[in-house]
Amino acid sequence: MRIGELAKATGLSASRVRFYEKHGILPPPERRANGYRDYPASAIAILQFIDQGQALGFTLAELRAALSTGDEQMPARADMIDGLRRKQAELESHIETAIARRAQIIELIAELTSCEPS
Amino acid sequence: MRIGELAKATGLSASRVRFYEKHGILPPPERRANGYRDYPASAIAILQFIDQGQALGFTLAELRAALSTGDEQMPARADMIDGLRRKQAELESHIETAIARRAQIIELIAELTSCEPS
DNA sequence: CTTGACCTTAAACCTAGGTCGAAGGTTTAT
DNA sequence: ATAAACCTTCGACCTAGGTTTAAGGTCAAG
Repeated sequence: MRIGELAKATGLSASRVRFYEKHGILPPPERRANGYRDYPASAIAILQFIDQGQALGFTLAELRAALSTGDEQMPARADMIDGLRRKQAELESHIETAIARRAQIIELIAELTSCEPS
Repeated sequence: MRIGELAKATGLSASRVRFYEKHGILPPPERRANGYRDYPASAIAILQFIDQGQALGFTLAELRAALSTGDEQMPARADMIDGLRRKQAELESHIETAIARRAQIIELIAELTSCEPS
């Protein structure tokens, strides 16, 4: 599978795929005689994992760590669970902060709309 | 008031204050004979407004717009309210997304901790 | 009179997560 | 045979919101 096909299969851009490889997140694939990258089908799953991880708020550094500590193909379970718990805690506080901000904004709107309507 | 005093009074760094001025968010102050910036006391309130705005999730571009449309000193009320409503809507969807992510993470943790505990 | 704390500027650097372009090689279709 | 659509690398660029550094001017105290 060439990089363009992989890109289409995952919905990522080819440059993103190269970027992940350059930064040690996606393992470098075999090369064809002409120098083209030749991906195994499993690359799709890895990229989907990365993309989902990003959507869940993991940084690329975290994803690299998760993917590199795996014995074979899958990231080590214990490390994943640790990472997930940390992320959960982060999200909890993030949500709280956002809710507090919303309350502040609502309050500000109320102040501005109620008093001294010039 | 020199920039260092203003920085101390607001808790911001002097470089941040210069940065805001350079980017058209904080109006440039008078200069003393020696070239030092000389701030009026009102600069404190403006910087606090900016800092709070940042904490509420406004970008500097939004804050610049809000501060520049003001007739005299205070940002125009209508623009502020519009901005606040947009921010509120953004925050609502942001909070929803974060909550959905948390649910996904919790589910993932459950999957990983329950099945095939190698 | 000199030391140290303060101020000035412009430009370079930083993180994160990429995108874009140049310059060139390859493959496929017509 | 030639054009379109791939692929390669490398380095520059982008956003956002700043910090750091270099090179220098100023001010108050001892």
